Amino acid sequence: MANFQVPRGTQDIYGKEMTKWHAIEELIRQLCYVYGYQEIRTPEFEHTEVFKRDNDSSDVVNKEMYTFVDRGDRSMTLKPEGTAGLIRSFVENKMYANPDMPAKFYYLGPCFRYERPQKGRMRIHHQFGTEVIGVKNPLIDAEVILLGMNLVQAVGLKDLKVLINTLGDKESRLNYRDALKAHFEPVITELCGDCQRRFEQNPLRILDCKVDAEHEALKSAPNIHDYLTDESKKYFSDVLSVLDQNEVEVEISDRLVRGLDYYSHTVFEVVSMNKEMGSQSTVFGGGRYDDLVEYFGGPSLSGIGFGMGIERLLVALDAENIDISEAENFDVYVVSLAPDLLPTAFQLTNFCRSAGYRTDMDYTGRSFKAQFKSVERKGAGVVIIVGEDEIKENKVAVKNIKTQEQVIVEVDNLIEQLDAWLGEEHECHCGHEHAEGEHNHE
RNA sequence: GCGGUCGUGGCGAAGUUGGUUAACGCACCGGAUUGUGGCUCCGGCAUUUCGCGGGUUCGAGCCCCGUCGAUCGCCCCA
Repeated sequence: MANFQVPRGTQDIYGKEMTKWHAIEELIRQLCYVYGYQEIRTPEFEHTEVFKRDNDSSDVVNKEMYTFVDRGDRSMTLKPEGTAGLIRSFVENKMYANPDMPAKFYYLGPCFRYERPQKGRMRIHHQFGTEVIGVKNPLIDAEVILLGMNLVQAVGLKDLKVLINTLGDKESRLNYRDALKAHFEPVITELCGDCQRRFEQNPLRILDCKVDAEHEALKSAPNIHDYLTDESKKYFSDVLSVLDQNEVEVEISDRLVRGLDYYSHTVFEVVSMNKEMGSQSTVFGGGRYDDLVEYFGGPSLSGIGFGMGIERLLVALDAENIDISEAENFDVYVVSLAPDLLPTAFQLTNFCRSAGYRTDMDYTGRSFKAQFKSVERKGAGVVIIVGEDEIKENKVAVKNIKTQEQVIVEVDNLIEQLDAWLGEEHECHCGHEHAEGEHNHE
C-alpha cells in the first residue's frame, strides 16, 4: 500500500504553528538588521566534500548525512549544518576582499540529518545561524553570543544557561590531546566501546561520555586549561570579561567540546534547564574556527558563529508555557442574507481588499447564524451585511463588532466608513516597512 | 544504530479475563430564533470503522506476527 504519511522525522507546519514561525522569523530579521548581519542563502545541497572534510570524526558528517548521486554521477549531500556551505560561498565569491571586516552573516533554513527522531530532533530541522568572519577579537566572540541571547530573550525564554569553554589554538589542543592519550592509555580497556573509538579519533570527546562519567579516569582527567598556551589563555579570559561587562552570565564547562571537529578557542552552548526539554536541551551552540576559510582555499581568516534550532526553540517555549502565536485577525467579513446576493458580496469583498483591508466572506450561503460565527472565529472587526432591501438603494449595513454600532451606508462611502473604524489600527498591519522607531504603539 | 511505552472521528478521550448499536466531551452543521453571533434547548455528526498488512478464533479495537509512525531513555546534536 502506498505510504502517504509525511516521512519519518519531518512535519507539516501550518495554522497556529505557522504564526509562531512567522513571529520568530520576524524577530530574527529585525535583530540581525539591528546588529548589521546580512542574510545569506546557500544551496540546500552541496558537493559532498564541502561537508565531509578530511579526518572529520563527527557523527553528523560520518553517519547522518543525506548523500545521493545525481544524474550527472556527482555525489551530493543535503546540508546537515550551515557553516560549511557558508564558508565555501564566502571563499568562492571572494567576499574576503571586502574592506570592512569582519563580514557578518546570518542564515535561516532547513538542515537534514538522518537520525532517529525524538522531540526536538528532526530529520529536517531549521536553523537560524550567524557567522562572523575576518576579525579575531574577543569582542566578536561576545557579540555573537549576545546576539543569540538577545533573540532567545526577545522570544521570552528565561530558564537558560550559557555554557562556555575554550579549546585553545592548535598547539594547545595537540598538547592536551597527548596528555589525554597518556592519561587514558592504561585504562582504555575499562571504558565503553564508544570511548575506545574516541580514543583513536578524538580523545577530547571521551570527556563528555555519559556511560563512563563515573569512571575514576574521567574524574581525574587532565584539564584543558592546564595545557593552553599563554595566548589562548588570555584570549579566553578576555572573552569572559567582555561577556561579564555586558551582563551575560556564563558557566565555564571544561568538558564542553562540541560535535563538529573544526572548532578552536571559544565554544559555547546555550541549554534549557527545563526538564520537559529532555535530552535535546541545547537551544543554540557554536564556536570559533581558525582553519575553515583556509581549508576552502581562502586566506587565513578566523570565524565564529552559532546554530540555533527553531524546532528546539519552539519546544523550549512550550516547556515554559510561552505562547507567541499570533491571532491574524481579519479586518472585515462580508455576510449575505440570501444566496443570490453572493456575487454582490464578492464585489464588495474585493472592493475592501483593494483598499488594503484583510477581508473574507461567506461563499456558501449558510445560515445567518453560522455566518456570524465565522465573523467571531476570524476575529473580524467589522461586518458588512448585504441585504436585499438596502442593496436596491445601493446601500449596505456595516456593523462595528467592538462597539456594536451599526450604520447603513452608500456603497460608495463604504471605504470611508471602514477608514473611520479601522483606519488607525489598520496602518500597523499594512505590511509596509517601517523605519526603526516608528513603532510607537504597544 | 540500541532499549522501553504507545497509535480509536477534525481534536481530547472511554472501551482489558476477546461477543457491539464503537461511550462521553470539544469543535462543526441544522432547527427552536424565516434579516443580526457569543447563553439555553432539540437534532445531526467514525456511511464494513479503531495507523497499515497478515494470522489465531464461531467471533478482535481488544490476542499473535510483521510494518509504518509518535514518544521516552541511550547515542548524537540544533
